[in-house]
Amino acid sequence: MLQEISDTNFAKQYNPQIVEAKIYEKWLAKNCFKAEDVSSKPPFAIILPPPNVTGFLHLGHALDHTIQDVLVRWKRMSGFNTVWIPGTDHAGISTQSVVEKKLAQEGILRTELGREKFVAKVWEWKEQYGDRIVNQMQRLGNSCDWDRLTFTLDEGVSKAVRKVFVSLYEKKMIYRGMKLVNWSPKLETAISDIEVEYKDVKGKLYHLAYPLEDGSGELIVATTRPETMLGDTAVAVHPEDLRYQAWIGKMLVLPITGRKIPIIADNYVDQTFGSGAVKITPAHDFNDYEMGLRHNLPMINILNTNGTITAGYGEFSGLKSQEARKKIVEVLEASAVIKNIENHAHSVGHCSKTGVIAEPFLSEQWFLKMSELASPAITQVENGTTNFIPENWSKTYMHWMQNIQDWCISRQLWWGHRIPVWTCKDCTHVIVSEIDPTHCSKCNSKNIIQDPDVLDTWFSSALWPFSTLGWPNDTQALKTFYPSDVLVTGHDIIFFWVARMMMQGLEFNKDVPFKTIYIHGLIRDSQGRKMSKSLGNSIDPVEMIDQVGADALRIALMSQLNTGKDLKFSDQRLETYRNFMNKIWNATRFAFGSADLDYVAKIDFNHTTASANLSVFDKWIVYRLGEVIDRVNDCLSQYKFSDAVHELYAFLWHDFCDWYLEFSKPTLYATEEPNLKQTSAVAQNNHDTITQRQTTSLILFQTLGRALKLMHPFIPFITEELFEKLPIKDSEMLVTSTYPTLKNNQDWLTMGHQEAWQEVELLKQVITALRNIRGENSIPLGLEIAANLVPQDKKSLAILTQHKALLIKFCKLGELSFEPRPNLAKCAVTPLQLSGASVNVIVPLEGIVDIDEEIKRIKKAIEKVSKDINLLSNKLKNENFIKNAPEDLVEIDKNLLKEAEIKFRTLQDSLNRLS
RNA sequence: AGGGAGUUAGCUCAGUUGGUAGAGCGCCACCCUUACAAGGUGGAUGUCGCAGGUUCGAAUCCUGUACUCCCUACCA
Repeated sequence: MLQEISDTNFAKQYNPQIVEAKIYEKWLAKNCFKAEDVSSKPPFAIILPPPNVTGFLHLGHALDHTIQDVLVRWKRMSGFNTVWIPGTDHAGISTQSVVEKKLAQEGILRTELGREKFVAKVWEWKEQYGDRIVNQMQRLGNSCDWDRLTFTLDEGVSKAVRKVFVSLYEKKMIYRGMKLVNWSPKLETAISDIEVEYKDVKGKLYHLAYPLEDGSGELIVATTRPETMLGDTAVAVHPEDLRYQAWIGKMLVLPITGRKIPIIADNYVDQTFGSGAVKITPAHDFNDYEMGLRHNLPMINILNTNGTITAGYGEFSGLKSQEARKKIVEVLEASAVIKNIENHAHSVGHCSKTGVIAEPFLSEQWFLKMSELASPAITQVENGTTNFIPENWSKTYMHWMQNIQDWCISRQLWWGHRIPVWTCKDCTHVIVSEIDPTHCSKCNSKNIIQDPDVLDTWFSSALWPFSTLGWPNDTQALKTFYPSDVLVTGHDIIFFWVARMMMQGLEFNKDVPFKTIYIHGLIRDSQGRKMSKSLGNSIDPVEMIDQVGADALRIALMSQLNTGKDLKFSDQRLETYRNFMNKIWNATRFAFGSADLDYVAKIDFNHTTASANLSVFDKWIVYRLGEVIDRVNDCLSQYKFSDAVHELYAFLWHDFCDWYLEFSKPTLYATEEPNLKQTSAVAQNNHDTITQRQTTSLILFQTLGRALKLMHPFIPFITEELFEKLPIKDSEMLVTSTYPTLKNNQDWLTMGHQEAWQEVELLKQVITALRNIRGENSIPLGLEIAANLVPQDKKSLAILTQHKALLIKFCKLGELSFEPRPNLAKCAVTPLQLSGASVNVIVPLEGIVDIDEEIKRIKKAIEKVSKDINLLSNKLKNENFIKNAPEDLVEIDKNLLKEAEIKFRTLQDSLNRLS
């Protein structure tokens, strides 16, 4: 009985909206993502790079998370005790600046609120928005073990942070020092290099004249930041610059301040730039700072923490640097110190959180010595304990590790891990402790105060691979899941995060934190630009999920992911895979509508049908599925995600839907019309028809079930939904069922045969040839044509004869014969050659169509085959080719030539008859 | 400036150890054929950036070169 398929569960179009939420609930309810700390299964662990707790998911996260989820789901189904640990980051500077801005809008200043109240406000903010990003991750389908959700300010993680800090401090690897750092005058904190954004700015180049102390002349220096002259402590020239040989060592008088500064010589100076003399401000420029250290120059800080000029500079004091610049230029112009002003474009670092110009600022900070930590981390990558995929990124990693600088770990923020250092007000004793001290350990005074700074966010991130597993406690989770298997992240944070995790993992757990580092590209827009809020080209993945569903988004992303290169996102691709979801949906819908469900429901998912009862199409699709199972597992184990997607797409759409379902239709529809003429060739009597229908129904669902399993890691929602509906399966839930492999499908796959593949291939080609003749000659589908198929070998004849009814139906034939005909005039001819088999496809055109189109078609075919003949015969004439090429290749080419020549003659004959 | 990567169909990209160039989208034509028009069938499209070299044979290996992009640094 043909089933009614207007069931609302099987709408004509797949609607992810009603499916996805329901399925995710079910996964959670059944604890499908839960990992065991103790298990007999081998472990597989991935730690999620924690996104900003109050942030939004962006498309980059969607890519990053989908890769992890694909791996996790694949491994979970492959029998591993799989854990994917989710977490969120407090994102110190980011979150603090957002909340600060928000409060400012309400007229509340952070500084007025005070530390304690402000931090409380941030916690409120976190409580309000903390769930949002988790919800977004769930919309995407992330199969994380949510019971293990960790926040970087959780008690356990905080304990880990303290322990690490104290330990490194005691090893004298953490020290306090006065250095030049990037500074945000708005946030009044040191910021990391990653938080500095360089932008091209149209500025001016000011040429200033500094007079010599002895009055014998003046030296012109060029600067883009004239206000920094207040802090100049030297002017430098190149030691080999002939113009200035006599000047080196002399003293200049700094205008305005009247301070005396020396002329020094340094190789850093570019003789060709400006006047070849450069003013040196060690406290406000990184190069000048280095030079200052080299020449032992005084470092004069002229800025307050908020970026204004310090006291003692008269009318300039208290001005912001831009205002100070204006004022100083006025003064210098009036006194003719400025000789010239020209336009000058240069790039200027800005604070990425607030947009203000970042100032190099001399301040006292905490630093972590890196060289000792770096060396084992270098070794472990060199010897392959941890390897990068793609391998190339190890170069980037090495380059940074080998040139590593000490890390400024302190931030003048309130939101974050407070530095566990206290100073005794009475005896200046410094206490560094894991637990908050109540009194000075030296003088017992209770008058102790904690360092006001917090740690750089990346400090806690660096501990993530083990702090999430309970370290410093000696937990079972740590034993089972450390080191984790794969770290998945973008190449933009190899330095800031990956390298630091490597170092801390090795330092505190004596083992690498992960065995494989999979680096993916960054997502760009369709024009190749970075996605950013300011460009307005960033895409909210949740918006896309609303439109096309999470599955379509996930598989679209994965289809584009191959080499670790950056990828351009296009919504065309999204549509392609939205359609693909619909195709899968409808293929299943067809199966339900056409197969013998009552029969299928009684049979086992792994039941193997005897070969005699299988149609060649059944054998063929099983054979193809075997190939796909093998390739997809292979692709996944090599992180070739796009290859896996293309393999699955081609199988499901082209093999399964385009051919297998179409081939199966006559059989599946057979009981509906038992007297249908076509079925008589397939089955001799009604009994056989029913048996064949049952068998095909079974293979249909067995194949579909396995295909759903194979696709599940990429498109978890729709596959779970459809799997749930299947009349047969080997597991209640797809997510926790077994991923197909050649091994676990060994018996079932014996139903497939290579010969079946060849047979079906022949039929496909004959059908395609007939369709081509029809199409190219514009023969309408309503017009039945006569076809004469002339096989050149017995095997082909047998195959074609057996499938006569099917060929008639597929190609809308009025008549089909297999005997060669004497009169071939006015016929369309297509000679087919494929591995041993050979068939001439002939369609009489007399009285049906104008033969001009056919002449065109044949000429085109002749042209093509002539090219082949030329190429092959030239190749085979070449003695060196015969001599050097492998024998089998020469043999293949000889056969190809033979076939091409036969083809050519047949086509030429037919052309002669036509014209 | 140093390091890395790319250049293949109109677009986005595949192309494993050298052996007659592939996919998806788009395009053209014809079809509402009882799973799907988010569909079906057929078709067109490439001097593989350029120039050399190695080889019987190069998109693939080597050298040079042009252009693009990314990272780090710098831009007085």
